[in-house]
Amino acid sequence: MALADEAGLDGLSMRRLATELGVVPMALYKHVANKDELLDGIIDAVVSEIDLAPVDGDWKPAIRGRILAARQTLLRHPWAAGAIEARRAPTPAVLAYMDSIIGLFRAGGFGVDLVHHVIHALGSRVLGFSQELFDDSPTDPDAQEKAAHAMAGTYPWLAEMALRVAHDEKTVVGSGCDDQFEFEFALDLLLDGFERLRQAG
Amino acid sequence: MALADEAGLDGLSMRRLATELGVVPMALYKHVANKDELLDGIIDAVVSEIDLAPVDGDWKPAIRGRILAARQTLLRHPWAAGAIEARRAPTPAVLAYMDSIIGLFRAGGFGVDLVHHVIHALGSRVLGFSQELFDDSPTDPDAQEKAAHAMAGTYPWLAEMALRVAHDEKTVVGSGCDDQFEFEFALDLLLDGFERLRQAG
DNA sequence: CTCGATAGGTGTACGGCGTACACCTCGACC
DNA sequence: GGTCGAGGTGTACGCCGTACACCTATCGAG
Repeated sequence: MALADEAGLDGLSMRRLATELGVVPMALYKHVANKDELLDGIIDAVVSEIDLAPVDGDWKPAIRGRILAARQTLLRHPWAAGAIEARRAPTPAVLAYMDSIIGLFRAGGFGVDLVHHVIHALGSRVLGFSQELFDDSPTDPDAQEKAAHAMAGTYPWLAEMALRVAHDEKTVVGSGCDDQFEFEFALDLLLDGFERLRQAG
Repeated sequence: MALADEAGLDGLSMRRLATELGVVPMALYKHVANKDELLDGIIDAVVSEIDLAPVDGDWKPAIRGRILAARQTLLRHPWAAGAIEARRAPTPAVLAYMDSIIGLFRAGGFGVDLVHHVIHALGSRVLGFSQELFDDSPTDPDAQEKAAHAMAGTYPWLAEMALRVAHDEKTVVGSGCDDQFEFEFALDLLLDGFERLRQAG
């Protein structure tokens, strides 16, 4: 039912999805009340793919692993992050996922209040995506370098950073603006902070 | 020009904005190429409101202050955060803001690479909004408590947390799910982490 | 074997959107 | 006075989500 999402990316829908299924648009409404419900459905389908198998051991690697697993799942469906952001009410699968994360924190000795703040601090990162302000799209480093030089006058610091990134990408592959690295960097920074708060009580 | 945004919230646009201005829709296209450009315009107008006056002293309070100032500005225009999220290319005012933040970090003794990672770690928080997964809309605590009890079976940990929040809201006002508190909590956690990394070199 | 209910597909239509294209109006300037 | 360009107008196209009425195939009860 909600598995035909892979073929068509989001942004195109309902009528489009209908023809994709060789059916008239209105036929879809025999299965879902409206488009939002359909989106909820496919979001749930994706989120349910995340492995929630119980783990034991330290809370930190457990949570780190689960969040990175969520990230892997969401990266397989690039449209999913955007779709989840847009929703205002969480779907059951998302609730189940959140519950499992909270459970891991609680089992790790975190108090209820601390978990609450910690979840807020993670924000959407808990689901494995971090909502970059602008996508550092994979343009070639040379073009990036040109652009950086161009804005060196107006935005000196930004240009300095952009130049460094472009340079890194040219010399050693993957050391530049590696989304996965940045994600883990931020995640570990937060987890370490949480650990200190936990110890402080 | 781009100041008529206050009256009409986003989600309603172009034709709607045109009638709001007592003009035919197509007239707008004499001033902007398309809707995206118009959105860029009003985003820039809002972001430009953020105070970028130079500050001196420690990097941490300086950056903290600037980010919280950005938050205040964006909170005045609730639609702005969503609009910025949706954009993929940064507008000039956003670039200028980012440049100022990066400048503060650099002046505070952060290396180029570290600043790069740190900016990623802040993500959209650098602009003062944190993209909650679902909006804990201001429903009254009693209803929230009922809902929490209802899902205690399916999502025990989530329910536990929800109950605590509902309880806090009933006893001491504002101590429950205070967005501003949560934002500063996460921000300080990150800033403290940055400080440790800076000292470690 | 008929009959009625029901699940699911169909066709038409409405109101809204962004915007391409051709046209008109009016003031400024030579 | 004639030209020109900035800015407003009107019509039209193709998209979207979906309300409503209709049709058809299936299946269990009588």
